Amino acid sequence: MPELPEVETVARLVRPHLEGRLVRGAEVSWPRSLGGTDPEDFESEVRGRRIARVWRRAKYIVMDLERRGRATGHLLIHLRMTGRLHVVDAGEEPGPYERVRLDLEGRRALVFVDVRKFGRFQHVAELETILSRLGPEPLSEDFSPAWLRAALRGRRRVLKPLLLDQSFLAGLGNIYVDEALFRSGLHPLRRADTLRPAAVERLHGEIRAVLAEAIEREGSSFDTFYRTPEGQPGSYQHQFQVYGRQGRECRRCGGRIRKLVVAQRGTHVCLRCQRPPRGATAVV
DNA sequence: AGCTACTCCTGGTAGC
DNA sequence: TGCTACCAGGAGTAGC
Repeated sequence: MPELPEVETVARLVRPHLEGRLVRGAEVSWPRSLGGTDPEDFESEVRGRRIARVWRRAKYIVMDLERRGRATGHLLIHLRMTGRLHVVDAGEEPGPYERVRLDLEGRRALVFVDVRKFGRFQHVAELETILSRLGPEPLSEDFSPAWLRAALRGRRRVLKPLLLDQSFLAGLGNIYVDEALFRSGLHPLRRADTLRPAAVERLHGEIRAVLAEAIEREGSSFDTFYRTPEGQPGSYQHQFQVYGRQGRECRRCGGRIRKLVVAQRGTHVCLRCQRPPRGATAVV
């Protein structure tokens, strides 16, 4: 599912096709994708605007809009489970799952495709309301070992749901949390305030490493959903140590990868490499 | 504070 | 083969 590395890949690949382009109009085939804005209002907010800059914050793709060189709001796109962005020729017929289309100058179009309709393609006047709720970017300097040590101190929460909480740390999802915890040798049910400094250091490093490696491979594509805007799959799924590998051998110790449920999420662990805390149960 | 449950959705698949 | 039931899950929200 699109997490930070996939969203980063999408932003990088659509950027050169979008920055500097004028939006001529919009077609909305699934209004709820707009996140509550009336389609007519949406169109009047984007028509005649230029896409000045395309960037990423957490799992959001942000497009800054301008009119006559002055800032006039933003597109805020969240792919959730199955959202995709494509830049296509204006003449291309909409597929069955197309939800929003922006007509661009130069007979091009930006298309938002989303099978399960969880994604959002919103116009917002102000980014702060939404982005200020997010924790630090894991690949930025704000996310330092010292920050993580302080953030975990006194936290009684269980590690996995804490790392999935976007207001704690922004950008991780189910896959990369499982991978980072495995690489850190930490069980997902460990309580945050039980980690020794060395374990915090390791967790910090592995979160960064797994994200950086996944970006390098243009994200993970293990089903038909996530594709780059060029239609190519990413290749990080081949590097998975635990995610989706239940029943198979741990690449590190040869033990069997188990699947548990933690915080209502499928959770993949090697119980030899990730010692369960006392009282941990729920092995499926 | 921090947990669970529920909601939004639909394609794929397990089970019969 | 053809049907149904269930599963995947990011994030917001409600309720305890």
